[in-house]
Amino acid sequence: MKTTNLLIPTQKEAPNDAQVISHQLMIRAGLISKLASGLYSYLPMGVRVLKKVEAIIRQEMDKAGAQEVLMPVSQPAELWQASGRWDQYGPELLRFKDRHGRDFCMGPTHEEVITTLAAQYLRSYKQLPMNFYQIQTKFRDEIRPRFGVMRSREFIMKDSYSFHLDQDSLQQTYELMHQTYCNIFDRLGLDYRPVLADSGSIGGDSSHEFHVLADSGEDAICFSDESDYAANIEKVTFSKQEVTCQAQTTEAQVLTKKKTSIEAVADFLNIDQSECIKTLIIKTENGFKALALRGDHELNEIKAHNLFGEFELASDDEIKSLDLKKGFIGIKGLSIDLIVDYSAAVLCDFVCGANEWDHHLTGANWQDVKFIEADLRNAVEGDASPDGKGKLVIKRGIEVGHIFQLGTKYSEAMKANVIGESGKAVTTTMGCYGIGVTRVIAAAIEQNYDDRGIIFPASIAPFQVVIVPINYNKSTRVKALADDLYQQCLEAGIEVLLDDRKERAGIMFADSELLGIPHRMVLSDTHADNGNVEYKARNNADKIEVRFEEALSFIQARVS
RNA sequence: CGGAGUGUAGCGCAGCUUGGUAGCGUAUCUGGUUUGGGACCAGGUGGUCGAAGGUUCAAAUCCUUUCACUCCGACCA
Repeated sequence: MKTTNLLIPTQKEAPNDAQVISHQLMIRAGLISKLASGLYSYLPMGVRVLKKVEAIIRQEMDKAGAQEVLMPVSQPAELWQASGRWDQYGPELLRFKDRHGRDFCMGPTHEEVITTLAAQYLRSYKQLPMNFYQIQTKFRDEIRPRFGVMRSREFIMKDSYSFHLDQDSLQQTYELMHQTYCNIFDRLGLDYRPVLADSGSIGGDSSHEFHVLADSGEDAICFSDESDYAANIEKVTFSKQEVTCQAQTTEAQVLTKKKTSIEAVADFLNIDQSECIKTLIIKTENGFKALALRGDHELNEIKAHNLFGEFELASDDEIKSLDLKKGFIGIKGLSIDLIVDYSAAVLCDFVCGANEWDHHLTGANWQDVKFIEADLRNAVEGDASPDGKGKLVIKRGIEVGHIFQLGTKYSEAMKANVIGESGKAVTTTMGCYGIGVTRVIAAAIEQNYDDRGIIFPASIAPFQVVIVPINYNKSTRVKALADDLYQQCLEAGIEVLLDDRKERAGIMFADSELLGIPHRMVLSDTHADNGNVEYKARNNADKIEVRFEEALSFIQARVS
């Protein structure tokens, strides 16, 4: 294609609401354009990248025996009511009524629809297993869209759903999808890791996330430094520990005026935060509970949710009503249940609130305190790996893929049964597998850029080669050579962009680099004098002169 | 949802305190000079200053309301 036929609105400056590098570069390179918060249009260059990513996903999914379908974006409420998610889902689910007043929603995912299809058409166990996928726009009304297409409200996702007669069959497909995802992310040229994950609101048992490693990632992932253990921080579990210390000091109440945070108390008493115990009060369906954690640890809300069901932190008024003093809540003399994190339960001679205004206890110990132990906290760097090998290292990741074993949650709700070998109806067992297509693009850019712009992995670049002729509109010789090379590339099936604009060299160079096209051929009168063309790779500063006659084969060798 | 901030030309911003007919850079258009790393000169196009209401002889500027966008937070008791 020729540049003058394309809309490539490159910009020198990024809009100042673009925080992360991928967002800035996608705007500056003219890949996307913002319509409203969390809604983006894909411009021609962006669409080319999108299509590349989709093509790789399609090829690998097809290879794995999955079949492509396409389901509606808008879905009737009845389906969601049947699965129970109409009420379960919060405001993230965009709901609306049609002209007859019937309830609909914009699909944030398609379990209900695909399971309805399965219920309609899957009759016999002989048809199983089957794996359906689609590449489709999803809508999630995010609390806070940000980072461009990384967390947008409308986005494109490849989602697939498999149906099985039994768990063994599901396990096989799950493993096949795991491998397929690795193949896809390998081909996309990304540095990624599969990690153990929580299955979240979709429900189900076994689950892995695929994370692209990047400092701007929104998730924390934990790795063992000695084994191949890898898990989302939410999913790292700890077990009960042995008490190894002995109480040595005597308990004392000290004045800690206005020191209401762990940090302030630790500073004030000149001790480490890990020597403190903090007490949180939560409100559950079964009343208020007190949770005790080590000062330097954080509550893991998913673990708490699993233990207590729906809960929220108690409000100031609720704390007051329990006769507790916010900022000075301790573990002694509580009138409500106390649940203590495993790692807090093994502390000796610690500091905690005194349950009196402006006072904390020092040298406190657990004797005489009634409590239950549980795993309540998030992992921190340096924790022992749960598999017993090595210590945990924490890195940031962008979640680009997620695979789940759903079990029968949806197939039961939507009555997706088949007749089994015995002639009786069997509820199918399901798996589900997603890839954030648009997020993959942002993640790829987060991992591949320099101060001049994007450095696209070859597999997803909008073009493989850009031809930059200098003085295309003045030098008939340069024009003839450029057109010739362009034709040769086209005939050879190479995706080539000819920059035929009447621009100065600097602008064309800058734009081609901003766009991240992997290979560049420069044609100029000076090179033509020697019968040469200049080649430069986007990811390498060296320029190479190539004989014009050999230019095509030179490029072919590099793009293949 | 809570807190903070910002809305002025496609993009980046100034002007607002102290009201007086709207500006800079960049982009864009025309002409010319340039031509291997975002050129230079000259001329031009483009904004109901987010919206509504109010105060005033006069509002981008002051007041009220509202909308949008962005950031931080929504475990540290």
